[in-house]
Amino acid sequence: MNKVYEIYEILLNHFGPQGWWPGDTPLEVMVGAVLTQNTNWTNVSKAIDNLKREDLLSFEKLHELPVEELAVKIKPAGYFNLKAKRLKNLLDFIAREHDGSLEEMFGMDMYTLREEILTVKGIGPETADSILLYAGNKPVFVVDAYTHRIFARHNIIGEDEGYYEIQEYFGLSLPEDVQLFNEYHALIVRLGKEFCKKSKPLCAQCPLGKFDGFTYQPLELQ
DNA sequence: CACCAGGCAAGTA
DNA sequence: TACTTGCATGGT
Repeated sequence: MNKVYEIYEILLNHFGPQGWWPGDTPLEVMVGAVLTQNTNWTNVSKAIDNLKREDLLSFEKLHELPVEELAVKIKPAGYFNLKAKRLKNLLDFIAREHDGSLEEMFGMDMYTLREEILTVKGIGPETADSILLYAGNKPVFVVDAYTHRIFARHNIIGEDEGYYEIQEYFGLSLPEDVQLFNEYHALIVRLGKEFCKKSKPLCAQCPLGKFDGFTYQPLELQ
């Protein structure tokens, strides 16, 4: 009946728990959420290691660090000038509106906080939701490019569905559970990386083949 | 060599 | 409103 939940069970059974989000503190998770925009996690990890090695991964240290110096530290994550500004915008916002306290910030109502975070330049829907879910333990479903691609290819959602439409669909299909949302998004990314790449889908070996026998055909081959 | 990775904002028509 | 482009490193 509920395809969304059935697929979750298949993925969890196939891959096992993914242990997201890698990061020891909410601050580290939040930093990672910005750095991983359009970027492979292995590169983000190098950038975060740089910050850790120099003991810069605290709110005060990061907030005080000039944006030009921050850019140098996060270079391996790519888009480093852009991301340094975005991180700075976010840190300035938290210092200004929440006295530099993530704990205080995450004590807010989830929907109000989401609206606030989205006003920060450089924080879009996916980054905001990743921060809320993985750093703040709030029950928001994170939609990403894989979610869109996988579920559109299985004709569960439309190819032209937007972020909020997809998010609403998942919200209506699943119990509001932080751990479930956490695990499901991580499983979708795992599935996407291994079996549902843009131009190289591996449908024959995909665990969702057991779900509906679906095999994706690129449009030009149909 | 080409292509892509856990996006977003600004510019164009 | 609906595309397109800049941002940039590193893995496959």
